[in-house]
Amino acid sequence: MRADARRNRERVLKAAEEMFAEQGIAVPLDEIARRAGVGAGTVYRHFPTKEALFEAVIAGRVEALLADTDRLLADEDPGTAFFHFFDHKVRQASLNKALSDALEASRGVRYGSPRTHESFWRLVDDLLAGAQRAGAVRPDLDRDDVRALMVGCIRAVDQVTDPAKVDHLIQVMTDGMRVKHV
Amino acid sequence: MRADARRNRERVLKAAEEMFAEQGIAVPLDEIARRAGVGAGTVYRHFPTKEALFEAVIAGRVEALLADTDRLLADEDPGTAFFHFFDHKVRQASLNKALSDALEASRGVRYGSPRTHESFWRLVDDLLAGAQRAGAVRPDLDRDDVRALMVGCIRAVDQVTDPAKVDHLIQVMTDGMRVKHV
DNA sequence: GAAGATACGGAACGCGCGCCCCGGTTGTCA
DNA sequence: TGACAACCGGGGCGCGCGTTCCGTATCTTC
Repeated sequence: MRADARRNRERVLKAAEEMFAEQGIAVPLDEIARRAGVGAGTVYRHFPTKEALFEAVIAGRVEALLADTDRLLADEDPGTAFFHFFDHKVRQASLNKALSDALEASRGVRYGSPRTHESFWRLVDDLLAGAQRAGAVRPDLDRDDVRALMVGCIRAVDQVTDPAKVDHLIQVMTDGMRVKHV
Repeated sequence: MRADARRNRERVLKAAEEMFAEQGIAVPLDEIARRAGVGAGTVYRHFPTKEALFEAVIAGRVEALLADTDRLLADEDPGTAFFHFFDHKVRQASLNKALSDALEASRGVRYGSPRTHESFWRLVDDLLAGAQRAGAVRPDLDRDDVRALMVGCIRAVDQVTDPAKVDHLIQVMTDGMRVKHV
């Protein structure tokens, strides 16, 4: 692979990451190319289709989340770990339209690359099971419920701008997932 | 107004209601025209723009909801009334992509016609205030929070198909809005 | 430093959709 | 029933965007 080709590939990925984050998958490919300082043709030489580029970006972001999370979870009890993860994911997605678009579309389709998809959902399963065993999360929730609630929470948070409101909404939504001590 | 013009106007509205419900605002206008059995020009003679047609449809649906709700609320305590309304609205919107699109976009813009917009949000205010006075809904929620949570709940419900799951998700989300008796 | 392979840019194409226009048709009223 | 106004259909325009193509520039290798 020629040196300039590799350099351009990097530039395209970086520009795509930024623009997808700001505007979601709806951003025109020409703008990504322009931001990267290359022509549209160059983008297509490195990624066969716009969706492939999007998927590559998502895979990178999910890997970053997984790395963060591993670090985050070492020393927390299962309940806190689960809710930290949920909170973290919602905030990440609300700052990054690419991630919310991808998660919303992820019913039935891959979330990033096959590897990140697998890792991500296994992590959700593990966190959920732990939190449920610890009595922190209601036992009648499964992975799909958590996915749906994540999407819902992200979309709710999208509706407000005030950071205090964001905290508040996440609080309300996660409260519904806790077991009730009446 | 000529008789055939009025008839066509009705047909267009009916077709638009059906197609917007099924596919949201994204449905091409030509398809609405085809379903109505008229040409695209005819649609534009009755509604100056696609958005105006959409708004007219939404206004109709919101009026229907308001009528339903008035009947529903006469004999219920304020807490039940609020949660019935929330549940009803979420289910209505999840069956009708037009309504969820409109509600999601309603931050800062009209929800249907000026009149339905006003009536709808006044109803939300009244129900919310009543339920909070009765101690059924946490006092730190306002109209905007409720709007955001409605949108979130609708999007969460969109993610599943099983009706039992739908009930379950609405349950979880509304639980978070109740006051906690610990 | 020349030749060949590789990569580049951006013009061009196809497509879908909102919206406009005009030749023909249909309803209305005397 | 005739004449005029109102209305109709659908072809066409403009635009945005994903994708492709090809003449040109750049890198690599000997």
